[in-house]
Amino acid sequence: MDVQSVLLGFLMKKSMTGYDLKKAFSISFLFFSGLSYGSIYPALRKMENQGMISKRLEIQDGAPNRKVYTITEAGKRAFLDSLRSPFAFELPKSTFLMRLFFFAHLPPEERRAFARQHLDSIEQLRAQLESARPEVEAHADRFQYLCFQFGLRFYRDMSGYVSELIDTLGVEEIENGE
Amino acid sequence: MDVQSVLLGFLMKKSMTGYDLKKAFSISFLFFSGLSYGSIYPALRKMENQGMISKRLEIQDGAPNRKVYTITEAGKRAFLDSLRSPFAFELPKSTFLMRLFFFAHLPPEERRAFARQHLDSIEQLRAQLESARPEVEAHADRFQYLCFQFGLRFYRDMSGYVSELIDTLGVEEIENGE
DNA sequence: TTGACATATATCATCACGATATATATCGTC
DNA sequence: GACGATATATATCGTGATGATATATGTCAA
Repeated sequence: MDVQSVLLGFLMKKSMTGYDLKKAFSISFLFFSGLSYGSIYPALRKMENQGMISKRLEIQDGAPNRKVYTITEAGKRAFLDSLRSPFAFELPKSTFLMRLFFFAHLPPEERRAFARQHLDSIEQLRAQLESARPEVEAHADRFQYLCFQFGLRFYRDMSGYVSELIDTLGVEEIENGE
Repeated sequence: MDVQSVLLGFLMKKSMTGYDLKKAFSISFLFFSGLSYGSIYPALRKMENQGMISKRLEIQDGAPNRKVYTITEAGKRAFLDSLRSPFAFELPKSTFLMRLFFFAHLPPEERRAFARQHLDSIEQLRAQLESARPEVEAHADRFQYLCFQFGLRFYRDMSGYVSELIDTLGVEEIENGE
């Protein structure tokens, strides 16, 4: 599932502009990483050249003209193919774990401060995600709702890991008489 | 924590070649995403130009010559700075969730097949990680061991999520009389 | 002896990201 | 009414990560 397939997936439902696609993605995957215009517009141009989508120019008064993209039959086939393409589990990457890996180079109080800061950002994102629940319940199909629940659980568990880490860091300092 | 900082982190412990660094990273972060030569060699060249590391050529008989990199005082300062630099939580990205998001376009049996396949790859990675425990226990400091435990928990929880998803998919099919 | 695997370096095309630029409209507020 | 923030909408640019590939040689087992 690359950028192209995701865009096609949204276009399966309705025709949209690049701007609309960015918004749709941000709302649907607010708990996961975003999609920038630097990826969207080049992908749209490429897919148009490949005949997967067609463009309709909507002249607007005052506001910038809209370029509304519609998925073609070839695009639909490409989307379904990519949805069925062999699936490789992707190893996640975590900047926090990279820092933890080198924690020995930091004094104890800085270690704890970092862990607390990390917990704060997780909790903040979790609250943000939780507050989006009504909108998700209103618009998502049952699989999209499952995605949302995945996200919530992920943040809940991450929060748990880091809380325990903070406890561990505290105990080690007491043991060392700090 | 970008590629440069991670490489500096490993070089804090001992001098190494690009090849050694790739191996060290793969072993330490076997549960998280890798680092390719296409990132390592350009980063080493750049850091050498910036005076963060110094190079020593070791002529070898037969085998390719080794370029052994050693961290400089400037490099140590840069590493500690980056370890303390403001920390932004990075949103993870999951190809599996992207597929799940569009599951409505697939027939039920393909949905289940994908979920099972995903569970298999997670379990496989988990087993692989578990089998590395002795080596980790032998070589890692306590923070690096915490990283390892983070990894194990992550895979354990992921496995739980996907197992439940498979159950959910099964129940829905029974409800629909499939 | 043949093929797989380990050592070791390096580059290349592709492409995602984040920042920035350019315009206009709207909406609240001081 | 002026001002600033936010929304609509397109697009490009530099930086840099990824994965594949190229190039050599040595070793070890089938």
